[in-house]
Amino acid sequence: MSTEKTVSKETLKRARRVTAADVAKAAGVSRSAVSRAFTPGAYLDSVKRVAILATAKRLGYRPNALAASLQGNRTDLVAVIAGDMANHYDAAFVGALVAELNAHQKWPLVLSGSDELTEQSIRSVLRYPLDAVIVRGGSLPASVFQDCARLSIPVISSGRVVNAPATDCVACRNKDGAELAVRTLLARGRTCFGYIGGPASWSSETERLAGVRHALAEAGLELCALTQSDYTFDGGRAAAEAMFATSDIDALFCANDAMALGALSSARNQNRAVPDQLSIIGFDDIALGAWPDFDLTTIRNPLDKTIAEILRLLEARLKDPSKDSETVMIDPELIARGTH
Amino acid sequence: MSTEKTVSKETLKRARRVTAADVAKAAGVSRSAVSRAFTPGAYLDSVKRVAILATAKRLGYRPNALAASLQGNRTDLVAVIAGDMANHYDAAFVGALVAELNAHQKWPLVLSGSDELTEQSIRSVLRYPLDAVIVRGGSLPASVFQDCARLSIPVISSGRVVNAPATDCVACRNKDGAELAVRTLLARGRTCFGYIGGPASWSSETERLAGVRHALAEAGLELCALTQSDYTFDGGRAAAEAMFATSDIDALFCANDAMALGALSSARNQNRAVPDQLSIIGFDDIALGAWPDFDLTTIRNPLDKTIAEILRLLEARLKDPSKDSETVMIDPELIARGTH
DNA sequence: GCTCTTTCTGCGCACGTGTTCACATAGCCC
DNA sequence: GGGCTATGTGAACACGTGCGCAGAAAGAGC
Repeated sequence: MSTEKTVSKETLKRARRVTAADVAKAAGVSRSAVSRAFTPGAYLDSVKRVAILATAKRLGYRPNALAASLQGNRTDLVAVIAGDMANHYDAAFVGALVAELNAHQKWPLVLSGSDELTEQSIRSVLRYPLDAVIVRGGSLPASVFQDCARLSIPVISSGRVVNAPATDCVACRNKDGAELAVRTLLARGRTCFGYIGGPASWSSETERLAGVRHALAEAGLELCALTQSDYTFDGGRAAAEAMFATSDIDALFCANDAMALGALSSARNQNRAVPDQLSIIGFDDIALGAWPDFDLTTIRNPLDKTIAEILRLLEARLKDPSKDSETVMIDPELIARGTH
Repeated sequence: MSTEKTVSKETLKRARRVTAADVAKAAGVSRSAVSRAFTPGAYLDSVKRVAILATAKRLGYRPNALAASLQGNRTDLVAVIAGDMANHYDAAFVGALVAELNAHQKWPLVLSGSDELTEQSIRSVLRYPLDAVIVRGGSLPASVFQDCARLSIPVISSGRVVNAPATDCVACRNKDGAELAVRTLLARGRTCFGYIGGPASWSSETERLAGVRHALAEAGLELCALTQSDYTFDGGRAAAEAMFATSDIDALFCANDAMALGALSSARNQNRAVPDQLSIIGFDDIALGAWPDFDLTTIRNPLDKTIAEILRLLEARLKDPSKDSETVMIDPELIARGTH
């Protein structure tokens, strides 16, 4: 009984890693010397250092980053709470962010999946001593931010402004972007506006809708049609189809590109001429929209700038963990193509 | 009194994590008791356990997973070497894999970026005691697999069969898939075949090309046109354009969907009727291909099955680290839509 | 010769955790 | 009461690393 228990436990354990002590024994030096060999600038006879490094290479030794971090060093681990990776913009965002973090020698622990699952995952991942947590949009419960604060793990929120200690934010001026889209359509002479939004729980959604309403009100107009969908191509297509059936809009603004492409698909399917009869503008500027088959006019949510700011904020926060929280707003831009 | 002073000094100097010792002091118990409170099944007075857990929650304590792993426990960290996340299939793959790993309480350290950068990143990440490394396609140097073996970190290779110790593989029968595509087109009565492949360094590429050649040879045919491109929409579009200019093909097979969609775009642009005049078949089955605007016939590279196998292999390997290497081949399927 | 600086080296601590070990307390049966 | 089991408890250790400390060796200047 007890032997069985021991055996199963042993197989559960990892195979043992080569340690500095192993290298020291093999090279006939002290363990300290091995440690020094891997520490630039440490006092160590150059001949000895070369010999130790050679032995280390032969044995396949690498300093255990986790053990090193125990002493208070950085772990260089960063949790990335991804949004919905099925969404093209979020996928591109995470891909670019991961590449950029790698370039900065930071290692992203990526979390994805359904909302409840992700929240549970976050709790688990917080057991690791992370250098920071980067959150992408979404609607995370405030308790998560509290937990991070209590563990003194800095948070960088992207796509949503959060007021919490040691929490920096990068967000797009969603209201401005929506107004830009509406004004572009107004200048085109459009008068009957439709809007397909996303889930109302997202803060970006309320901002974009507010921008739409504000710009229209300035022109003495109101929305002709309003639907709430799910940020997907299919959702946008279905929403547009329903909208076309009930109201005769000549301008359609969608809260993201995927829905705009769905709407464009629906319009073509119903032989509504775009842009002659109907203008469509999306939001985000995903790569797909630039394909000649779509040539979608859109409001760019600048991905590169956002990620550059995230990394700047990350470096600044790591340099001075007690610095004041900072919020950076990113200006959207009109990308004029063929659908408006 | 003096302890308070020390604590505040330390928090000023560096944000320190709450430890089990802190909780023990606050709850008036030994550190061992705190540890036991978080260990299911350990002998501990139930009243005491509740009190300790309450104190822990109040202080925001979580056991440090890294310190725990130092004793030989699993880290639950898994490196994921992503391919090119700009590629829709790879992006979907990584997204689904991450979600599935999360559901299994494994935390993926994702690496992405250019090949050289990624290789350098791998070396850095190997300093962490990983439970496993999952590699997605690509052409990684053999030395990386050696390094993993020497660190006794199991490897799971997806999209490419690698012969190395403690390395399991999941791969698509690329040759079968290509033959399936060609035979489908032959059955359609096509005779002049074009093929747009990917980078020749990828093993999947040589397999797919071999399948194309083999199926054509069986029918007494040879390729009419052959180009090598870069797996992107733009690359496929340009390659198709050049191909259309030089040869009069009536069937086009592309090594992935993105290039097939580019080719479809080019065909439409040149008023080549698809599928009446020209058949196009892609490979992968990305979500995009199912959009009614494309309705692309393709060879599915089953993503769900592949990921399910990866997780099965991962669990099996962790259960028995010394088990024999295993290679699982996945059968591709024809997804017949409107372009063939 | 002596002192001072520079370079080099090994010992030992600290990091935060899970677990073992020895010991203590209580409850029970003869 | 004596012997036993079941349960509860704190001290001590091991994990692998970086670094501080003290001491040794080697020059350099007088």
